[in-house]
Amino acid sequence: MTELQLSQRRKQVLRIVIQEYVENAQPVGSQSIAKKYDLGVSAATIRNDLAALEKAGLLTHPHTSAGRIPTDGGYRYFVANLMAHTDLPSHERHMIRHQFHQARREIDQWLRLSTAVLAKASTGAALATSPRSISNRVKHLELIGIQDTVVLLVLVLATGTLKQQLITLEQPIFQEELSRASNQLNVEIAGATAVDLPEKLEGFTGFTREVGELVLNTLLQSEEQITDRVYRHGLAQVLAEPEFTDGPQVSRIVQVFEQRTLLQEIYDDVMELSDVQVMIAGEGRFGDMQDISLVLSRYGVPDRVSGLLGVVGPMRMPYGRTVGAVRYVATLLNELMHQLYGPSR
Amino acid sequence: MTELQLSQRRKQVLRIVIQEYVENAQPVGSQSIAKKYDLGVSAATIRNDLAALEKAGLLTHPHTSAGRIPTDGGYRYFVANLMAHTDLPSHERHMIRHQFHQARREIDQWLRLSTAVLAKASTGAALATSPRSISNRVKHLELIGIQDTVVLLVLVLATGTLKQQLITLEQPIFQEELSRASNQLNVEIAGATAVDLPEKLEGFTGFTREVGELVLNTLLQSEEQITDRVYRHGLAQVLAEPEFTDGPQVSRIVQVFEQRTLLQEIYDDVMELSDVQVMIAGEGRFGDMQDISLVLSRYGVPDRVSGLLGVVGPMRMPYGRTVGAVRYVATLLNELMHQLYGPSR
DNA sequence: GGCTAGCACTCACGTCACAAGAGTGCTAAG
DNA sequence: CTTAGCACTCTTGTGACGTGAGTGCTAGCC
Repeated sequence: MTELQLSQRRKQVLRIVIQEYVENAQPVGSQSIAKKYDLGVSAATIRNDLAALEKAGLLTHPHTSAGRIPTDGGYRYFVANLMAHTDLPSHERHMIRHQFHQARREIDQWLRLSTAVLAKASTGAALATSPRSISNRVKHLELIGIQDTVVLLVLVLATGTLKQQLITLEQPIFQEELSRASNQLNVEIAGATAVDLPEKLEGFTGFTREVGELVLNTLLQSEEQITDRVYRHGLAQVLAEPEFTDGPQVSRIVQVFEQRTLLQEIYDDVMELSDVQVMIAGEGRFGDMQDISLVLSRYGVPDRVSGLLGVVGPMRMPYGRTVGAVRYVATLLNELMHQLYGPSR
Repeated sequence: MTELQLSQRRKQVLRIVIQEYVENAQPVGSQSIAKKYDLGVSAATIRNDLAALEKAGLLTHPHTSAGRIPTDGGYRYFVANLMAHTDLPSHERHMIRHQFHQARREIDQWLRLSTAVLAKASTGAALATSPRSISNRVKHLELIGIQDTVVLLVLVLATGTLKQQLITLEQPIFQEELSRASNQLNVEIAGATAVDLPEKLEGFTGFTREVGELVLNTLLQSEEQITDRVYRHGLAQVLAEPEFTDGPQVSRIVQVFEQRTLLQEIYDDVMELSDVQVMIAGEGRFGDMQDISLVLSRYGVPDRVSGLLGVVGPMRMPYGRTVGAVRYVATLLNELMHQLYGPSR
């Protein structure tokens, strides 16, 4: 982004326009600014400022005789240069923290709670992905007969994640044989990563070998997929916003909210940066995200597990507050998961 | 429902009105019926029939000079007495079956696929709950140290479901001790239900006892909750229907779709009946479901596991087709789960 | 150069009247 | 019971019109 030089007052005017528009969803004109805020200048001056800001690409007006509304660029400038770094008020923080400490100690619970909290604290819809492990290790495996020819493979990874997989056999296998196979494998492959595993499997044949291959596949898969689960909360709330009254807009945001593929694409972007990231109208790189903004953050333990957490809402969004909320919840999750997974190796 | 006596032609007229309205979402008048369908009578006669059907509470018109549209009652009468029992066309059935056999043999996959298939085959949004076990038995448990003071309890139930639970300790416990505890417990509690378990635990003390209690809790919980997971698919599609252009309507259906509590409430109703159940505008018993219909079915293995599967959409819905689709997918799931869990005991 | 006042101009929005069209309800006759 | 005819109702679309908010521009002031 080209660094624009704006006079102090013009920045102030931009800030006011965004603030008012975010609040009221109505174009804001020079007179109402002059009346409500005492800038020490008249409406005509503000009119000039508005025109200048429009020329700079930060504002538009929907038609000649309407007030100004921010453009994508306007919001971006605001987020980058003008936004007050608002943390959530302390009583809200306490309440949220309390809720987390009350929940059962399970990642599933935490993420569900995270989306609920985020949706409540923002005006958007919250989403979170279950954490994905980075170069995961096998901790333990178990083979359990379910039916004569059906075996359940349970895989515990070093991060505490469970993976399950059903195996159907041609012929029945007794539990003793299953136990033997799993014991053999456990001795050999404990602590193995997807890289180590193939050579460790070389000694095995038959059923035991097959199971080993399955373990490998599962391991590889768990590193490829961003996640096997996406948590969502608060779509109804965001659909109540005035920008989502017409059809196309609704289907746009629902698609952004529902589609896994988009998250998959965005994932790498967000992972690179440590702080909360604001993505306004797709930043030109992602599909059809007119008038939709995302506020996203990574969470997890560096080098071990990480997931995605954030809010999707209209471009007209209280960015300060939303960023604060996402940041706080991400920090909390980091703490909790740190306790669980310990320091990064 | 009071069994109405309608002449053959009037039934025919009702059928036509519903069919046309479902297709075009537009009130249908006497003339268009007379022109398009050769009933052997004139528009005036049909007009009389329409008036009679309206008097019977099966039709209304939005204003004096508009055509007729079905009422809740009209749809109910249609579903109960007039609807052709349409199975899905065989090529669709084959395609769906194929997809299922291609998927990995995992309940999670199946349910995900089920909602995708259902959403595609209907005009609504599909949802499914993960199956809930009925009087479940413990098959196996495993204790795995994650951190010094963090232990993961993995519980395998007789139905093949996995449950996990993190345990935080005051003091570190070594893996050997964990193994000892889990071995002891495994010997004692294998095959136990929530009813048997308490007395079997009496001999234990300390950490082992604690773990046993946790197992009991988990078991109880898995029978109370309808499910720990709800699968959803196709909201965007149903929101594109013309009835969901205004705000309140949208928020209504999104709420029905998103809220777990509603499913919880409906669950018992659906469980009682074996066939697909159609619930039109909440049937007066459920909250704010104006203009929304549900087509639901139970799936699972009798006396062992069962879950809920179905479609939520506008009241103006092709019931024949939707019922066929839900029924077929439920049947498929039944088959698959039967293979997995075997015959009911 | 920056600020202000004044003024003409533009354009969405609400209202009203009006015509067209679809569909009904009723009556009287077959 | 069915049909034809006809008056009536009510939505929908269109164009005219006034209103008001807000702009853009120009000329003057500090």
